[in-house]
Amino acid sequence: MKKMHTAAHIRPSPAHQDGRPFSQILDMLRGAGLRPTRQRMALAKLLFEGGDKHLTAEMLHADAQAANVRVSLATVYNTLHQFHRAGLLREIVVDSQRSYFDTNMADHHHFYFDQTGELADIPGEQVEVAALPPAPAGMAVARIDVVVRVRPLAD
Amino acid sequence: MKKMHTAAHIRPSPAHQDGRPFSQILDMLRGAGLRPTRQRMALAKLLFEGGDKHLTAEMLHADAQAANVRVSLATVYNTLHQFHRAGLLREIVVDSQRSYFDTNMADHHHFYFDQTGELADIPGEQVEVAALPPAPAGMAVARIDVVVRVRPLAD
DNA sequence: CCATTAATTAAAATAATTCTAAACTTGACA
DNA sequence: TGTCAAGTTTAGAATTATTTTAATTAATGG
Repeated sequence: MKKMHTAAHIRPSPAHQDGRPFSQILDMLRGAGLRPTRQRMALAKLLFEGGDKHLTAEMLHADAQAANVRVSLATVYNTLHQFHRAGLLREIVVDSQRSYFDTNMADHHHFYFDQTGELADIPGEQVEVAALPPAPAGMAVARIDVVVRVRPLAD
Repeated sequence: MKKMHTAAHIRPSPAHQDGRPFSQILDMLRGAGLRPTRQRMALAKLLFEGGDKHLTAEMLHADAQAANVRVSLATVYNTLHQFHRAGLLREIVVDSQRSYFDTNMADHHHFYFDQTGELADIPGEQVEVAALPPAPAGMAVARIDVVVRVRPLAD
């Protein structure tokens, strides 16, 4: 029987970025019960060092190539899903045909720029969803997603 | 005998379903500037006669087959997109990999059942989004989507 | 170091959707 | 009514994002 780790939410903080560059990412992976392999370490660093990001698998793969990290696209997909399951990433659905992963796990919502396909965070406290109906019988609310679709002003 | 309606958003109402079954769908297509072809008429009837529906292209194609309407999947896709562009349908993105079209154009939001992939309407007045931040500079809010993801209660 | 088990990968497979180009309808009008 | 141009439909090929397969490689515990 395999030990099930639940999400530990160890996440690197910018404050330590140059102090011990590896240990935080390492702890994060260990906390999630994932072996700290070369590719997972590298992808985690690309994802979590630096500010919040909204990335697709293809985008992360491109980032990896650009950083001279040789990792297959299949591994990028695997890793994104594992991190998601471990509670380190949130998946955002705004575009059928493309999955975005958000490194910002705080309570927040999104602006979506239809023409460019880009996403921008809206801090949780800037949106208030008042007056929700009760969840259907036997169901629990897992999450509420608010997507504000914007486009350039017509002139 | 010609009925020249100019209103763009003529939609059949259940009250007339058996009275003049064709004329409303016909007016709707004419109003949208689409030729009332056999396949568009049939698909429009499947979509708009009867209550509000949430359908994927595959689902509508299956409905058509079941109703003995011979129409290709490509035409179902074309038609759904044309109806969407004409403002007769709304597209809902809740599942990357699958596009839903909603025949309910009234202001409303959705429950999404993760396990089954089903959608349920939440009437507009039952959700209130208070306190939105201003749209980014040069942008206008096109739409606000609220998706309440629910799953069976854990026990 | 060894064995076990997990992770990585290239390549093939899948699924949803879009494109292509040919064949057909439709609407207008002579 | 017959003709024609423009709009539609379609089968099938192409595309895109993602998943699976099966074989190889790497990590961990002892």
